[in-house]
Amino acid sequence: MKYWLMKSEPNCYSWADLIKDKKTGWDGVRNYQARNNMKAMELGDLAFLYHSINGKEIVGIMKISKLYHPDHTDATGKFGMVEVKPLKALKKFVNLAEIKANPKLKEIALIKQSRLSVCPIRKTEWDIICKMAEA
DNA sequence: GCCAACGTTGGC
DNA sequence: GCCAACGTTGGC
Repeated sequence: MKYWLMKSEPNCYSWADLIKDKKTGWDGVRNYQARNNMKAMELGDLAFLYHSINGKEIVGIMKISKLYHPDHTDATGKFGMVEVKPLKALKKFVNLAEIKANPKLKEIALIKQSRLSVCPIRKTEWDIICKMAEA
Protein backbone atom coordinates (compact mmCIF):
# COMPACT_ATOMS: atom_id res chain seq x y z
CA MET A 1 0.00 0.00 0.00
CA LYS A 2 1.39 3.33 -1.07
CA TYR A 3 0.42 6.89 -0.29
CA TRP A 4 0.22 9.90 -2.58
CA LEU A 5 -0.74 13.52 -2.81
CA MET A 6 -2.55 14.94 -5.81
CA LYS A 7 -3.04 18.60 -6.44
CA SER A 8 -5.86 20.44 -8.05
CA GLU A 9 -6.91 24.04 -8.22
CA PRO A 10 -10.35 24.11 -6.60
CA ASN A 11 -11.49 26.49 -9.34
CA CYS A 12 -10.71 23.75 -11.77
CA TYR A 13 -11.69 20.63 -9.84
CA SER A 14 -12.45 20.56 -6.14
CA TRP A 15 -13.27 18.05 -3.43
CA ALA A 16 -16.91 19.10 -3.74
CA ASP A 17 -16.81 18.24 -7.45
CA LEU A 18 -15.38 14.84 -6.63
CA ILE A 19 -18.12 14.16 -4.07
CA LYS A 20 -20.70 15.16 -6.63
CA ASP A 21 -19.15 12.95 -9.34
CA LYS A 22 -18.49 9.97 -6.99
CA LYS A 23 -15.33 9.27 -9.01
CA THR A 24 -13.16 10.99 -11.57
CA GLY A 25 -10.47 10.29 -14.16
CA TRP A 26 -7.38 12.30 -13.21
CA ASP A 27 -6.71 13.57 -16.70
CA GLY A 28 -4.72 16.57 -17.88
CA VAL A 29 -1.39 15.63 -16.31
CA ARG A 30 1.37 16.68 -18.73
CA ASN A 31 4.44 16.12 -16.63
CA TYR A 32 6.52 12.97 -16.86
CA GLN A 33 7.35 12.72 -13.20
CA ALA A 34 3.73 13.09 -12.22
CA ARG A 35 2.82 10.55 -14.86
CA ASN A 36 5.38 8.07 -13.59
CA ASN A 37 3.97 8.42 -10.11
CA MET A 38 0.50 7.60 -11.44
CA LYS A 39 1.94 4.58 -13.24
CA ALA A 40 3.29 3.34 -9.93
CA MET A 41 -0.09 3.52 -8.24
CA GLU A 42 -1.92 0.35 -7.28
CA LEU A 43 -5.58 -0.29 -6.65
CA GLY A 44 -6.50 0.72 -3.12
CA ASP A 45 -3.60 3.13 -2.68
CA LEU A 46 -4.64 6.28 -0.87
CA ALA A 47 -4.05 9.87 -1.91
CA PHE A 48 -4.58 13.22 -0.27
CA LEU A 49 -6.33 15.85 -2.33
CA TYR A 50 -4.55 19.19 -2.03
CA HIS A 51 -6.23 22.39 -3.12
CA SER A 52 -3.52 24.55 -4.64
CA ILE A 53 -3.55 28.32 -5.29
CA ASN A 54 -6.97 29.01 -3.84
CA GLY A 55 -6.93 27.21 -0.52
CA LYS A 56 -3.45 25.76 -0.17
CA GLU A 57 -4.66 22.96 2.05
CA ILE A 58 -5.22 19.23 2.13
CA VAL A 59 -8.95 18.64 2.21
CA GLY A 60 -9.65 14.97 1.76
CA ILE A 61 -8.52 11.41 1.18
CA MET A 62 -9.09 9.60 -2.10
CA LYS A 63 -8.73 5.99 -3.11
CA ILE A 64 -7.21 4.84 -6.38
CA SER A 65 -10.05 2.98 -8.10
CA LYS A 66 -8.61 2.36 -11.56
CA LEU A 67 -5.04 1.76 -12.66
CA TYR A 68 -3.09 3.94 -15.08
CA HIS A 69 -4.65 4.00 -18.54
CA PRO A 70 -4.45 6.32 -21.56
CA ASP A 71 -5.65 9.88 -21.20
CA HIS A 72 -7.78 10.48 -24.25
CA THR A 73 -7.47 14.23 -23.84
CA ASP A 74 -3.79 13.84 -24.78
CA ALA A 75 -3.40 13.78 -28.55
CA THR A 76 0.25 12.71 -28.35
CA GLY A 77 -0.59 9.50 -26.51
CA LYS A 78 2.26 10.03 -24.08
CA PHE A 79 0.23 10.66 -21.00
CA GLY A 80 -2.29 8.68 -19.02
CA MET A 81 -4.40 8.91 -15.92
CA VAL A 82 -5.82 6.98 -13.01
CA GLU A 83 -9.32 7.07 -11.58
CA VAL A 84 -9.96 8.15 -8.01
CA LYS A 85 -12.88 8.00 -5.63
CA PRO A 86 -13.44 10.12 -2.54
CA LEU A 87 -12.85 8.16 0.67
CA LYS A 88 -13.40 10.79 3.33
CA ALA A 89 -13.11 14.49 3.94
CA LEU A 90 -10.67 15.63 6.58
CA LYS A 91 -12.24 16.81 9.79
CA LYS A 92 -9.68 19.60 9.91
CA PHE A 93 -8.07 20.82 6.72
CA VAL A 94 -4.28 20.88 6.89
CA ASN A 95 -2.87 23.98 5.25
CA LEU A 96 0.52 24.63 3.75
CA ALA A 97 1.67 26.89 6.59
CA GLU A 98 1.03 24.10 9.13
CA ILE A 99 2.89 21.59 6.99
CA LYS A 100 5.86 23.93 6.60
CA ALA A 101 5.83 24.66 10.33
CA ASN A 102 6.17 20.98 11.24
CA PRO A 103 9.84 19.94 11.33
CA LYS A 104 8.85 16.30 10.78
CA LEU A 105 7.37 17.27 7.40
CA LYS A 106 10.42 19.14 6.17
CA GLU A 107 11.22 16.52 3.57
CA ILE A 108 7.71 16.18 2.19
CA ALA A 109 7.55 16.25 -1.59
CA LEU A 110 4.82 18.87 -1.49
CA ILE A 111 7.41 21.36 -0.25
CA LYS A 112 10.57 19.90 -1.79
CA GLN A 113 9.07 19.74 -5.26
CA SER A 114 6.42 22.35 -5.06
CA ARG A 115 5.50 22.16 -8.73
CA LEU A 116 4.95 18.43 -8.91
CA SER A 117 1.22 17.77 -9.08
CA VAL A 118 1.28 14.07 -8.21
CA CYS A 119 3.82 13.15 -5.56
CA PRO A 120 4.54 10.29 -3.19
CA ILE A 121 3.96 10.63 0.56
CA ARG A 122 5.84 8.53 3.11
CA LYS A 123 3.85 6.47 5.60
CA THR A 124 5.27 8.54 8.46
CA GLU A 125 4.25 11.76 6.71
CA TRP A 126 0.84 10.33 5.97
CA ASP A 127 0.30 9.44 9.62
CA ILE A 128 1.41 12.85 10.85
CA ILE A 129 -0.95 14.65 8.50
CA CYS A 130 -3.83 12.34 9.39
CA LYS A 131 -3.23 13.19 13.03
CA MET A 132 -3.19 16.91 12.27
CA ALA A 133 -6.42 16.46 10.34
CA GLU A 134 -8.01 14.40 13.12
CA ALA A 135 -8.84 11.89 10.42
C1' DG B 1 24.16 15.99 -25.90
C1' DC B 2 24.44 20.78 -24.42
C1' DC B 3 22.32 24.93 -23.33
C1' DA B 4 19.64 29.17 -24.09
C1' DA B 5 15.09 30.58 -24.53
C1' DC B 6 10.76 30.04 -23.29
C1' DG B 7 6.52 28.34 -20.86
C1' DT B 8 4.16 26.82 -16.62
C1' DT B 9 3.22 26.21 -11.81
C1' DG B 10 2.12 27.93 -7.63
C1' DG B 11 3.37 30.63 -3.42
C1' DC B 12 3.51 35.18 -1.91
C1' DG C 1 0.93 40.66 -10.56
C1' DC C 2 5.49 39.18 -9.58
C1' DC C 3 8.94 35.92 -9.43
C1' DA C 4 11.53 31.60 -8.30
C1' DA C 5 11.88 27.00 -9.56
C1' DC C 6 11.65 23.87 -12.78
C1' DG C 7 10.32 21.43 -17.21
C1' DT C 8 10.39 21.47 -22.24
C1' DT C 9 11.86 22.73 -26.76
C1' DG C 10 14.82 23.44 -30.44
C1' DG C 11 19.16 25.10 -32.54
C1' DC C 12 23.71 23.91 -32.87
